[in-house]
Amino acid sequence: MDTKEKIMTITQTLIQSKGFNGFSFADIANEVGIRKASIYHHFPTKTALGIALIEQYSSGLNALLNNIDSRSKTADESLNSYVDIYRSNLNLDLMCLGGMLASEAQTLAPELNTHLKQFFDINHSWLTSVLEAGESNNEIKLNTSANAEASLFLAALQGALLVARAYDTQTSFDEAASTLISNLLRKG
Amino acid sequence: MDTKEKIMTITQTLIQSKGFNGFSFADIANEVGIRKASIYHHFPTKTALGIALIEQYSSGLNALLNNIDSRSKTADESLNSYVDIYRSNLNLDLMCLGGMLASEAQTLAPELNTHLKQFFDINHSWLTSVLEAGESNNEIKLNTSANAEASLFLAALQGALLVARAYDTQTSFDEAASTLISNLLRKG
DNA sequence: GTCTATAGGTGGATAGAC
DNA sequence: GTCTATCCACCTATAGAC
Repeated sequence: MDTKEKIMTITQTLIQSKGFNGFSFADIANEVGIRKASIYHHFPTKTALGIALIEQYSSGLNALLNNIDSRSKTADESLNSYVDIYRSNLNLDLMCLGGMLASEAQTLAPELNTHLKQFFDINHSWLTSVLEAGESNNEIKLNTSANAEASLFLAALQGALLVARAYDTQTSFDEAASTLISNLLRKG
Repeated sequence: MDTKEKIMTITQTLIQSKGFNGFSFADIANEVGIRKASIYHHFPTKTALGIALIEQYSSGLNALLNNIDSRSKTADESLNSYVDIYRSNLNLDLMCLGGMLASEAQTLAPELNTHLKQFFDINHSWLTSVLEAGESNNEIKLNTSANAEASLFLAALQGALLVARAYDTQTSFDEAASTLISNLLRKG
């Protein structure tokens, strides 16, 4: 892994744990093992680094979602795999990168917010199509619309990661996630 | 309103819009119309100011919830009134104070986190009892448990405020909130 | 590509006059 | 209770040597 990748990896963890306004280039430098000034060779500003990260994060998400699509046979499987993406953050005591940046949106550069919106659109449109497919199958019962249930699904998981930070346990995340899925699946 | 109250009001808005790490005493001073140093007469540290605010916020929430309890005849009414608390933040482009601080939890003083946990406990236990009462009435259908559905309800609304920051509209919040309630109410 | 050094500004916090 | 003045640590970012 070259220096640029190291900087991105470390910074992503810093943002997901402390927020964009909660870390400095000194933190990155310490963990990468270089000096602050060297970071500017790879990224001209802190904002540019943030943008590179949310772009990479969105690309990674697209890859994960495509993988789920090719692997899963049912909406149940797809939704559970989607929940697992959040759970892998929870296991590392991290927020979603998008969720953390969203909380700080009013302090971020406009260009970062544009990428942030795109990140949430990826999540929302994927969830919508999974829910629509599940409804066609009679696998899923939608009380409102696929769009609205997708908004709930996204909000609930982002919120579950958020609330989990106030507690020591994963209980409330697990409760929220399993109820969320249980409310969608058409019962026997 | 005396100076101390002004400081608290302004600071609460600053935290709910920009986060605890997204504003400084200079911002408070500018908006209150005093000098930075004067703030220290009322609050010894930034952390102490944050603690005073989350305590006041929790007290205010308790008052709101008691009011809902005395006014509402159905779980449907209670849950919609609870959603309205979040919606009044949304209308001002604000996060919940607790939600915003939760996102920054790993950068906050331990004492602040203790109060934060208490804030979420107030929300969760009130929701649990409303859901239990609604289930006894046959007004509500719980797919998992009252505790788990309360975790989902809380996470979903916190997350809906979070995600709303990435968008210009209130659509996704409204969709999430109405689906959340619709999934609980026993149909016809 | 990384370094030292530093600019120029802001952070939270304090001392002491009024 | 508010002020001026200040401390010192830290911030993002730049200049220029190696």
